[in-house]
Amino acid sequence: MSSIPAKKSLVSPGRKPMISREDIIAAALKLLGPSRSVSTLSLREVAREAGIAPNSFYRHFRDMDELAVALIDMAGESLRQIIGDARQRATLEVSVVQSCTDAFMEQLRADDRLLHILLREGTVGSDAFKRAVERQLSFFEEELGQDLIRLAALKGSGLCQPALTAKAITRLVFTMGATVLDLPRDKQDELAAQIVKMVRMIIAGTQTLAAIGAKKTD
Amino acid sequence: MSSIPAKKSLVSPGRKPMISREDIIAAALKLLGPSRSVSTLSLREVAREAGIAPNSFYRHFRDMDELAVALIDMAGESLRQIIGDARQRATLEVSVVQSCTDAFMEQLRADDRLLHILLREGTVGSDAFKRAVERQLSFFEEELGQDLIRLAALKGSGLCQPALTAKAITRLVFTMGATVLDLPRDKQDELAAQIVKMVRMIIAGTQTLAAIGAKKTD
DNA sequence: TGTACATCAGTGAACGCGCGTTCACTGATGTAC
DNA sequence: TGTACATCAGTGAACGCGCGTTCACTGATGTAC
Repeated sequence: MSSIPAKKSLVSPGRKPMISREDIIAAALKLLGPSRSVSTLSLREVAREAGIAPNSFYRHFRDMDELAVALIDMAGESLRQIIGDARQRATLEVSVVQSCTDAFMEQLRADDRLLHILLREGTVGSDAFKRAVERQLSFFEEELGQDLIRLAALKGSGLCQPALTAKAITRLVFTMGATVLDLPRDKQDELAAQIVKMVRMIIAGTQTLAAIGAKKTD
Repeated sequence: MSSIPAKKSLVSPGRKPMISREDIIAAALKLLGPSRSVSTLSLREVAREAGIAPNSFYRHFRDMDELAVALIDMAGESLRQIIGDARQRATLEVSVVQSCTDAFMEQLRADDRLLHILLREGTVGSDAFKRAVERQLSFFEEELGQDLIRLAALKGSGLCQPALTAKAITRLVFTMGATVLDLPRDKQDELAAQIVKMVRMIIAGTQTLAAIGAKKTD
């Protein structure tokens, strides 16, 4: 788990064994929670949690922004992995969308700290910060768009502007997800159910609009 | 405009004339912008902008949280007013939804600082902070839900779960609106158009699902 | 195998800064007699 | 109308704090000869 090599653990007292970027990232993650967002973390706080002197932080990251972007990228990759797995598990009975939404909700309930980052930090922080979140979100939209196209081809249902539909679904799910985090456990399920319904609504909408569009061009 | 009574302006030098809550709110608004959110403002900063000593702030607000909540409430009321006006202007030709969306977009483009607050601060800040934003959003959902019901009755179109539909539209428009703020002028129109289409998609979806539901209960 | 040396991740101390908050104050305003 | 007094929004100075960042350092590790 820890990346501290055991063979090097004999160091002079008062001196920490070598610490890696990953250890600092782990420390930052430990500090995050429902009431702490990445943008409120201080360098000293993270260093303290990691068990290093504040200035040692600079050996691994230029500044907190760089750490934050690293966290955001990790969070995006992690969630894409999870959603990707869910996509694979989708069958003809269980739609891709349903499967992915379920996976997302499950992760949400698991209180995954990486997920918190993606959900919360989209609108605050430095420009680099916002851009990193936007980038991850656009990856999701891209992949979801492909799913929708495949899905429509498979079912023979229409599809109006897959990219736009994917964007609407992604953004809506992420905002709603963010509000779930603040809710007490017992209300989370309720909101999760709402999110699923909202996604269905959007998909029904894109199909209907596609049908109308097709009729008009007849 | 200013609430400083002119008749009382003769005060001893080095002493500010009486200042009101509104003056402090105005100072806070002045400091906000695309890269400054309410939650990053400091008490001293606001006091400086208002031209008072830091400790004078306490004569008007318990702390920054109280100011923030006041700002959020103002922002919500202001936008509801604007949307309410748009609702009145809606005709049979221009739908309520179109009219309201247009009004929202116009306000967005006008770079209204109160609107910034509502769009940005939903996911960060103290609990009181988040609760205040949630409350304002729920007001919108409520009113929009009523609109949707009236609209459906008027047009005879179906409507599946008006409250849920209103929530989806509100949340989606607000998140998308938040991303608009960071965009350069020339890309804002594009995104604004996307938002309108997304709303149409949701409305089409709720109508379709209502139709399906009605068919099933036949 | 031993020695000299470069590298580099760690260190403690210190810096100046802006912050929220407190204190005892002051003096203009409004009220009671 | 004048005087005494309470009120209260303003004040400057000071506090202790955590912050980001810098500095010159140290000593373990790996490499060259």
